[in-house]
Amino acid sequence: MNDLLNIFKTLSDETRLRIVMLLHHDELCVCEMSGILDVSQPTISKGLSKLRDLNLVVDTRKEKFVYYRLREDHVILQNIIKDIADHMDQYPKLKEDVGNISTKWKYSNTPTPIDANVFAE
Amino acid sequence: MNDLLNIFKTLSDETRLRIVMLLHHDELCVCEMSGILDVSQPTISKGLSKLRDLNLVVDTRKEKFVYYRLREDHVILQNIIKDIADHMDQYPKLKEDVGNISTKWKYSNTPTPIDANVFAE
DNA sequence: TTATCATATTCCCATATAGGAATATGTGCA
DNA sequence: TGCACATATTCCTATATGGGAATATGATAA
Repeated sequence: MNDLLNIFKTLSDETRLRIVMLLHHDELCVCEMSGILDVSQPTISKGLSKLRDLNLVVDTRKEKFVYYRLREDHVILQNIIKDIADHMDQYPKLKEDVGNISTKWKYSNTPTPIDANVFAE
Repeated sequence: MNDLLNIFKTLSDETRLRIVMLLHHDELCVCEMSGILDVSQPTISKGLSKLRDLNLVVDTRKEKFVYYRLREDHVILQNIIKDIADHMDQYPKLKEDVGNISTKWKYSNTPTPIDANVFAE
């Protein structure tokens, strides 16, 4: 039952929930997530670290960047994520986050450094 | 997004998760849940109180007993619960809890007081 | 090798929270 | 009215945890 409880505990934190929903749409590196969510790098990194400990994400280094993606072998988590995605209209912030993936970052091939986030206001 | 986070926070506590999974199968009163889960009455009551605050359960008084049941109007919660129920084999404790509903209590019509739980060993 | 950048980690603190023990509230019955 | 029982609440404490600031680690490029 602990894996279940851990999944819920993970998703009960706003930052981690937002990370998970981002990763549901794209493989992303730390600096991208930090920029998209407008959350500090250590906070993102710690969130991912917890997700990794629970085997919910996998990371791959590509050059200077470490890309994270969701593992797809936990049925219940997958279903939960899909449920949320299916009801995204109820969660504007999550929806906006996903929108910001392309708006802010995907026009270029390389991740944009955190402190070059000229879009923040 | 807060309702989502609250749902996950609720389910990340073992006692509350067990309560929710019990209520998925039956309408039950506090003393029954206390006996079935072998968890103290205040702990059950506090768990239910939190569930009520979040509008996840409804209570009805019948004589001396207050019966709780799950509300069925939160789609995502419903789906999550159904997912867990569909994978109950992975969660022996939750399965056992549900089994104990009938084994311990349902042979009689009236709830059995907490301290009359002669089945505990 | 050194500078730079991306990421991870550590330290610290404020805050949240679960549950035990005791007690209060509420209900029905004698 | 008073007792017995079911439930709710309060008080308390131990514990967990999220995030900021600073720093360490690791990789790349010049």
